[in-house]
Amino acid sequence: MKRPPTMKDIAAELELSVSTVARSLADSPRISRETRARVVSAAERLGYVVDLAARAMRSGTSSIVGLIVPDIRNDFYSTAAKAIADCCQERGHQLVLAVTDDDPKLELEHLRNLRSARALGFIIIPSVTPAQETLRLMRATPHVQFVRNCAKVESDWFGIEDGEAMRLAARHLIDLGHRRIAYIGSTVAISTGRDRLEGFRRTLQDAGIAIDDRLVKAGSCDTEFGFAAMQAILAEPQRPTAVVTAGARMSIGAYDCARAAGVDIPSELSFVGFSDSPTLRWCGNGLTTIALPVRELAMAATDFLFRKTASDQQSERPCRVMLAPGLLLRGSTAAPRCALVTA
Amino acid sequence: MKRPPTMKDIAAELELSVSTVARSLADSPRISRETRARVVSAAERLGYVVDLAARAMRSGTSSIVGLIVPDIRNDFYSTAAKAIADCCQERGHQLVLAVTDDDPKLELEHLRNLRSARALGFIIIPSVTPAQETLRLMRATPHVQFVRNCAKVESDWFGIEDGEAMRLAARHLIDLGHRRIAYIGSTVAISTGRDRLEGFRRTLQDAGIAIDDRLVKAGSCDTEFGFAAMQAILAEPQRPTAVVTAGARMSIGAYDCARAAGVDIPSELSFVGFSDSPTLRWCGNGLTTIALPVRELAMAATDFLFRKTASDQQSERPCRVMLAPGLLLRGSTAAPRCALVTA
DNA sequence: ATAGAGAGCGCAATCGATTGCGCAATTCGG
DNA sequence: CCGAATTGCGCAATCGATTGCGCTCTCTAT
Repeated sequence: MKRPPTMKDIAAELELSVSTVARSLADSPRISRETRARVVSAAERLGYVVDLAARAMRSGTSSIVGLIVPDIRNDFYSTAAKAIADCCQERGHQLVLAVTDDDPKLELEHLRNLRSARALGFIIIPSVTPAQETLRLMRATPHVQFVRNCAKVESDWFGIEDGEAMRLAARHLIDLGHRRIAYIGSTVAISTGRDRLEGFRRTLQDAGIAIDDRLVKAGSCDTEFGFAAMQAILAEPQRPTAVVTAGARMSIGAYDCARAAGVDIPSELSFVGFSDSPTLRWCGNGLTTIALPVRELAMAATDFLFRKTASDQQSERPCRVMLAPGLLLRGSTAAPRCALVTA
Repeated sequence: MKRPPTMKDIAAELELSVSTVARSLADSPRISRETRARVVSAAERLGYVVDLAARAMRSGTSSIVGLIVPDIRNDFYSTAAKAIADCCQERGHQLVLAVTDDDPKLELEHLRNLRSARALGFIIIPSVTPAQETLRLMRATPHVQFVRNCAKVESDWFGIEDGEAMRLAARHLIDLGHRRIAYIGSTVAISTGRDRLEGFRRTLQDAGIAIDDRLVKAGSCDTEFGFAAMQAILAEPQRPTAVVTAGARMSIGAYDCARAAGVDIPSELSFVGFSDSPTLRWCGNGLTTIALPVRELAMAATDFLFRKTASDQQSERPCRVMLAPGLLLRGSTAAPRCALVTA
């Protein structure tokens, strides 16, 4: 409750001016060793800490970094958050967590807040349909787009090779002998949704497999959609022998649905999940899934943001970093019971 | 890059004084409707937002709320974080996320940072062994202890009825006919660890079941410990027929170990997990687990913190809120193969 | 008609850290 | 021994929002 001591208090204690205290603490040259030592020791003794608000006011920008995510309970984002938090901690920045639930209104509000706080910059997983003002605010503040890319703002983007992820999944199933493969992914309104579906399509085409559009479901990226999509797929007269999912939450929903419907995995249906988390290892016989280099990507993005805000020079063209996903082979995929291997 | 407009800019635009602008925006009485309207519209037009740093400086405290957690990837904590973030968003506070990894040094550093930021208050899951200065800083700032309770600081505490959680788990197993029940929990150095073990012990005693101390493992609360503890338990000459776990991470580790060792759950071993997450539903035949009212608890804690910081009156005695856990019955528990039901 | 009430708004100080400028003391070169 | 260079430190302004105080001007009541 009693306010923390300020430089003024230190100055009074040592009968020095505030400027001298400031310069001592800032390790400025024009201060004698002796004075500096006295100041430092007094600061420690009194329990002095800089007032970040005051510093932010002077410098015009705070040391706050924003993280704008749609869902912190998602293992993918919480892993990223951890990595980003680590980076911020190392460099003495505060990490402000903003959860949007993919709601453009909340997203905008959080962006306004960060602007109010004079945030140094932010890392954002853009919502599906950002508001106009959101775009304006993004352009006005240093930031990095994470995973998803909103093309309406030309900015640096750290993502996953989404097409490659789906190629891995589809290729794996094709190699096992599957020919009738369903796809459950997020809306093509998001960059990741587009790229993933594209990767899936191309892989099947390259393998000379026709795509049954009734088995391709792209919608919102939540658990409910995954569940509904799987339900629709299972209701098809001619069921697929395999499913790839292209989103963590919908992957869980789809898996839930299949299990609840009593579908045996993998004998009746091979299932490729998306993103990994510790518990997925023991879903049934283990979930074959796409593993993403989340931590590496998040750290790269954060480092980049710091470097960008540190150098006042505007970067020439937007940076674009894509990391490669991997495929974790576990027990949810197998050869189809009646393999239609024609080759 | 161009600085956001300030009250001064608005004042200049309308040829008013800064004070009038401030009062208009603050909805102060002594301002005519007309002036207020002009100011508000100009503010909107220019895209004005308060400078939180400046406001914090004047008021002596920022609108920042800290959240200090050991692990944001843990579903329990990320669920809490979501609830807390929602509360903060509603009231226009910024949520600063600080992850400690249960490291007292990091914990202290984060606490110092929050002090630097003149945080309004914070919600903390205290680490196992907080540093002396951590305790001092806690006493100096409004805060709420969440789930874990560090008795060295007398403060408000929002927790789970830990003893009751273990009673539910143990009672369930006993009712199924188990008599040889192992326990894997966190160190008794933490309040939760203590209370949980206590609840377990008492329930077995009340049922007249002797406790084999070789089957009681209490250690660090990470996945690795859970794994090791299960390994030790499985190595016992006389294996237990059931295990209860008392911590989310160690629960996963223990489950991993059992599955990896080829133990059939539940026929060879009944397993009660701790804390729930969407994917746990499909671990094997589903994981019977203790479900915690995380969101409710987190919201209650946050609300309380806000009420506390709003009223300048010091609360008389520390508040202590405990919510009751539940038991989610799924497929990982069953009657033991050779039930030694004596009754 | 005029004092008193109140409404509407401006002046200036404040919060704490930072920094350009300037003053004084010391040291150096010649 | 003197001007110049260097070192060590203080003054004062600045960042933007907030607020107590006080100055006008209008309106009302006596």
